[in-house]
Amino acid sequence: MAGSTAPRLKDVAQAANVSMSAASRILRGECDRFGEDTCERVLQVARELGWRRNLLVNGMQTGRTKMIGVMIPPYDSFWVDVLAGIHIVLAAADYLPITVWVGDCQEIPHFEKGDEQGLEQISRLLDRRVDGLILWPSFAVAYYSHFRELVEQRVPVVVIDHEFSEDQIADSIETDEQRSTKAVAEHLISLGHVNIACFSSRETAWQAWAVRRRESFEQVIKEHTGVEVKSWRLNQWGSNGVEVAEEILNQNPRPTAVFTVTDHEALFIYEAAASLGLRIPEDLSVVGFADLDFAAALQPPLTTMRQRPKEIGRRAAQLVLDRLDGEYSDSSPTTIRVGAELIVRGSTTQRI
Amino acid sequence: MAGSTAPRLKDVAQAANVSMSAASRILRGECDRFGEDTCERVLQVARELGWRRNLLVNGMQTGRTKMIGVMIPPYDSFWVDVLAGIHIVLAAADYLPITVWVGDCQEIPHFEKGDEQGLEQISRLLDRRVDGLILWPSFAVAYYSHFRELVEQRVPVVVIDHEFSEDQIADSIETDEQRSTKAVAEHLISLGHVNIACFSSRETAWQAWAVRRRESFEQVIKEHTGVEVKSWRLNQWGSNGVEVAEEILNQNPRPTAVFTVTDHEALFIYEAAASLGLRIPEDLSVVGFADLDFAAALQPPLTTMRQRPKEIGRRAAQLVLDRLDGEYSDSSPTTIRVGAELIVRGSTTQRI
DNA sequence: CCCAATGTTTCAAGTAGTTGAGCAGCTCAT
DNA sequence: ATGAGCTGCTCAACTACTTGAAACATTGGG
Repeated sequence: MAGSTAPRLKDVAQAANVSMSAASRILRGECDRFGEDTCERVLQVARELGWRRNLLVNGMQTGRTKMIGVMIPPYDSFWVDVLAGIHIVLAAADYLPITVWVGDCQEIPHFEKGDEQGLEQISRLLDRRVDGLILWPSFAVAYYSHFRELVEQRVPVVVIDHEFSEDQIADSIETDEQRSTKAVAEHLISLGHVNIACFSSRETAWQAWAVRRRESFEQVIKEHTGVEVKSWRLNQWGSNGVEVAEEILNQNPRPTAVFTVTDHEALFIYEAAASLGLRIPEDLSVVGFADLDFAAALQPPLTTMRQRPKEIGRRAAQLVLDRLDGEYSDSSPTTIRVGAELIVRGSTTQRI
Repeated sequence: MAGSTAPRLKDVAQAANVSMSAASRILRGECDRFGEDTCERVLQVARELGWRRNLLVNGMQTGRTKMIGVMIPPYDSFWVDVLAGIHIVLAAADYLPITVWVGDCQEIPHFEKGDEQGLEQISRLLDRRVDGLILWPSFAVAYYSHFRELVEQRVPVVVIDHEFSEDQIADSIETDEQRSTKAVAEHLISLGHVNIACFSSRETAWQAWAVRRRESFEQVIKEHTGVEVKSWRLNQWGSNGVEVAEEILNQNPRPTAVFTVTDHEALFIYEAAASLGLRIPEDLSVVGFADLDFAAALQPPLTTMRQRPKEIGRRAAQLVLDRLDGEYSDSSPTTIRVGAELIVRGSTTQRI
């Protein structure tokens, strides 16, 4: 038995005493065109030999590999959930997602380390002729020029969290930043806060969502008279979280509420507050964004906007599938905005 | 331009005025067999047309797709790190990992839901002719019988965290449970604890590691006179975490230390302790296992065994690659045991 | 001027399967 | 008797590319 390779259709056909075309047709389900005994025989033999369809060949012939490339690092629970949504929808359609990312996904700066590496990863996907791509902005921006090639070759591309401002050439899906930040702002204002800080992420070119989120928040706040916002952000490498948090909390007068553009930055605020002896929420209200897995377990539990990562993933996958089905193959790129929900927990309270 | 498909080798060959075989050879690097101008011309044309190698065809011809199937859910930071290790090693070897899992990876019972679904996922991988498989026990047990088929077809299989007790037919890689639990036990004993509880996971058929970890811990404790262990475990669905934790803490006499087989169970102990008004570590020492991402952020920070998930992933991937290279193609299956390190944090202290 | 040696390029047969067209052989109505 | 229509099956061309062997062209030596 040693070294036997996978059984081929030829083997099945020979063993069942039919032509390859007959075997092929029967195994693909065209049973009614053949005699009942022939069908039975072929199916039986195929089962015995352990034959299985070869999607490589199918892919070569039809130009459809039933594989979708996904460039998303499982960086935190948000992205893991996005991946879960993608997997569920694609699996149901007999498609296979292939996930790649650059470098070490746990260290943020790494996955922007070199567009070259990212391009290499994309190439590894395209070399295997994936039918479509789902990308996270980190990569999307750098490969903007390559999108044209993909679009021309009718490889659908869906980008998560990064609407192209210029001429949009790929579908995009993102959290509804306007409505979300409005909910955060109104929550804080209703609690009586008038001196609010906004703690943004690094806002690199890859983080268009962070810019949109901060700007949108500032915008909403400015529409309310008597309320002030001041914004901070991480440095380029995201390495000075606690320092920025301490700087925010050392302002005079100290803001009574902080909105952080993700739950990650909220952790820095918690740490800085603890080291400065400030109590949350008595001295300081904190609102995060994302509702990551650790948000509810913090002391106090973090008030945050719950995004819908699984839905984002599901809709991204569905969008790719629809484009492949030619559903609206010629309609121009769309942007889908997914809602979010304010989860009020113990980290926000009335300004005292 | 609309609808143009990916450029084929034929297109390149025609445009460069050479045969397909010439183009093929030049593009695969056999430049020296051809005239310098011809080489230049072919490479130039290929670049202009945007030609890229077609690994589908390569896979068909050589029987090697350079894809490795991975059946691991990104359930928590441990598994995400395992995946990261796998990705890094495989990417470096120009292999592509394809990750699949069953159902909704965030809800534990789900990914044991139906061996049928798991088999379907494996099939989706084998249909695409992956060169090897890396599996997590959850799936491995159910497909034990199918392993033979794979072994016979020389598809290397590496299993993580589940050594087959019977006749071992697949390579296996796991955390060194004996040495790890010994370190935990000695830590607690050195702190003077003599009444220790062990909080295990569900110990279903898929969780051989949990059984080994608990038994190993009990064993080490029993070698010390004057020290007692009693063990608990979650119910079949893992839904009664806090209840079990409260039961443990309501014992009379109450254990002064609890070892939980993963950090997840430690969360239940924290919650139960808070609701019973017990202070950690003054009233109760807690040791977890895994050093998941939230462990250090808990209040107090959790003492835990830091596993080396990235190394586990790396070695699993390397093992598959070595088997494919025929390194020790005929040597019998091995079991690799990876060490772990005790990280002492604030959740353990001297028994008072 | 012819043969050999070398350099450059092509032929053709694979890889594993799919699919439109077509061909036997049979029944049945005309 | 014969053509139509049917069932049951096969032929051959096609997918994109690789590769061992062979062919063509050029140059140098005898």
